[in-house]
Amino acid sequence: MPTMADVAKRAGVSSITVSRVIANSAPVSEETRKRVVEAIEELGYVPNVLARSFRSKRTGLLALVLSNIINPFWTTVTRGVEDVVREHGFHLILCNTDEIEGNQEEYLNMLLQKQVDGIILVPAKPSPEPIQHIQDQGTPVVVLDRRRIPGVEVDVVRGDSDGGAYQLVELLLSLGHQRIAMLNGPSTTSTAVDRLTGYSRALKDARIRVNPDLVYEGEFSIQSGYDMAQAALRVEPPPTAMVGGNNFITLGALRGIRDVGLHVPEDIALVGFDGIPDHLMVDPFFTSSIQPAYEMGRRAMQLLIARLEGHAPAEFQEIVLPTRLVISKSSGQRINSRPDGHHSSDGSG
Amino acid sequence: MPTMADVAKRAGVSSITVSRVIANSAPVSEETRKRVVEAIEELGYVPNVLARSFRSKRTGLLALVLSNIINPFWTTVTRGVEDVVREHGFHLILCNTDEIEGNQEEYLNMLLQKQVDGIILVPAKPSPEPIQHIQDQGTPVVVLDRRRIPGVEVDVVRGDSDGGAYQLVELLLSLGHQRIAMLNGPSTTSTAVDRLTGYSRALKDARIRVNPDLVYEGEFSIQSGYDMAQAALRVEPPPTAMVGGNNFITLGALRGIRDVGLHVPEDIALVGFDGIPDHLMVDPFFTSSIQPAYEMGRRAMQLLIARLEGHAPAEFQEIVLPTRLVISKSSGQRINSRPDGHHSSDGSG
DNA sequence: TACTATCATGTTATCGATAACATGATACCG
DNA sequence: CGGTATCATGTTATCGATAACATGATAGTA
Repeated sequence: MPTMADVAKRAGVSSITVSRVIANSAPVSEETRKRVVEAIEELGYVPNVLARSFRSKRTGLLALVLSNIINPFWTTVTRGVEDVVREHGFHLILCNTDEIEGNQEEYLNMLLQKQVDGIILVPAKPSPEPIQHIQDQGTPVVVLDRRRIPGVEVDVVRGDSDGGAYQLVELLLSLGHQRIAMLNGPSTTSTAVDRLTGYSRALKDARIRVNPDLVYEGEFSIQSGYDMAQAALRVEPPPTAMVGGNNFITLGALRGIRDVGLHVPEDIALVGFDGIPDHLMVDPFFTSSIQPAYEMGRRAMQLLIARLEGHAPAEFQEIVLPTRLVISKSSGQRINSRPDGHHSSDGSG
Repeated sequence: MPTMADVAKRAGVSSITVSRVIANSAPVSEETRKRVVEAIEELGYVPNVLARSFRSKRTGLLALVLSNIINPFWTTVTRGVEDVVREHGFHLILCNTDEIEGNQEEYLNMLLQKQVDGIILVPAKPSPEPIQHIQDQGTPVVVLDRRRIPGVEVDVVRGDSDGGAYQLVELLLSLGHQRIAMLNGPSTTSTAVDRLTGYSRALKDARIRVNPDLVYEGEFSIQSGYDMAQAALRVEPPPTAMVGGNNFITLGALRGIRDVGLHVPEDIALVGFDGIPDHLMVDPFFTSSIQPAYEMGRRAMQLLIARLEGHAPAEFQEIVLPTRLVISKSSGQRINSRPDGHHSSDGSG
């Protein structure tokens, strides 16, 4: 394996000149550049990235720390992140925390040790420490899918959970539902908090009191959705509609409902967030508020790279992308609990 | 940031002794070890991984090069890979080639430059060059999901595509189908070749001639599945059943069939490979031959790590994991094209 | 007892690039 | 025309660890 010194000797220049040609880090005369390039090609020289990283303290590695790639929402986000990473010649390290703080900490430590150039973090919990820990090392972070924590200066890219929830509940109200259960994720995630806020706001705007018996807090998992749905059905009188706090909760809720012999949407309406990507569905079924997953991934990574290359705005950004209401079967038709009719909302897709 | 030299000074030993304590690369007395560990903790010393990698030529990075993470089959494989990576304290770099040779080459070059410790490769094409290129650098490779190419010595982990296809066709035959179309992926992938082999073998065993008009070759994509299905339906007389070469082809075929006004399974039976993971499905629908995706990922990464740590068997392995036949709606009931009855196969799940 | 194996530790060189600083030459400017 | 800015290039030190080799001490063995 030839080294830079070999190239330098062959081109009749010093190593640093070769370095400058390769990294384009200082002006080099056209004549010299040509000789160096030739020498590189003749020798088949390949730079030693490790040596370079070691000396320059830049690794060309970026990391995406998220909950679980198995969820197609995150899969799509990942692909968006990856495409931008690639466009800029970086590499991506992928980490699944399963939303467990210990895993997250372990991963972050490993990533910082590896001296990754930047991190996109979907925080497991809303504590400032992990973010500050990263920033203390001088590593740029972008928080994805979670609201900014007060007192933490950081870039954020997220979907409009509040607005999305509002739209979903508004739709259910327009279909005549009044007893609407909320099967939510952990209140330690801002997404769950925002979705509850949107839910409550929509009810209040319709002058309906939020019934605490119909608000559940669980995990963002199929099992949890299943359990919460069945618990909600035991309330007297039971809800006529449910909102799942994410796609897995909604999927679990559907099973929970079916397992007690009820049907969606005939017996109960069910809506949620992010659903299952169209291309994976046999038939469109879920009425959902869809976050632009691919775009979220792209935007987050674009922001991160802009930050670490120094051409991002000085102030930290909070980019909130709108959700898209997609109406399908699971929300069902208008029911008769309210005599006067509203128009049903119009959703694309 | 304290360095090893700082720790050494504080513990009253030499740097190399500190290195030995950390890497456990040579015996150190209990007494010395304790002093070193204390010094490390007092100083909050964190090893510089870049310096270590640079000197030792080991990066702790492994790579997974696959076609497209968006496909839930690959998502699940990835999670299996990732879990093993993590258990061993390595990191994973993820690369999507979209099955384009140029992308693959670009990625492999970057990975080799980065001096990853090992690569799991789902080859875009069955050419020996990329694999040999990797091996020439002394980097271990495991080929995933593709058969070994003659003349290339490499570890392989794959599913039993041939057997899976045989089972699917056998099932269709037992349901009375005789005109069975095969909507396959590119014949440059061994998975497609093996699936065609299994398909042909099952037909031959039933003394049915393979009709070339019913065998299609396309891409492993939804669009391609759509197109092939519609082409197959234009054949006179049309097939009564179709086999999709992978999950995306099958999904596309379903749409292609529906868009000409036909129904699955009433008008035509449809089976395929890998389907959509249960947890993403509203209702079980596809009859599929399911490869153990998570397990394939795990096994491949276990083999890779065993190889690079030197405790893998000397001979290159070819691990072939069985598929699981899952019978659901899309294959339909017995039809009447054959008077004599066989029993329908029994499938789990 | 002499000799080899293993242990515990140290010294020195080195991996291959880039940072920091230096130098001479040319161009620009008031 | 002297002085500063920019260009083009070089010299040297250094990043922080580990490889390679060396050394003395102890233990086991023929």
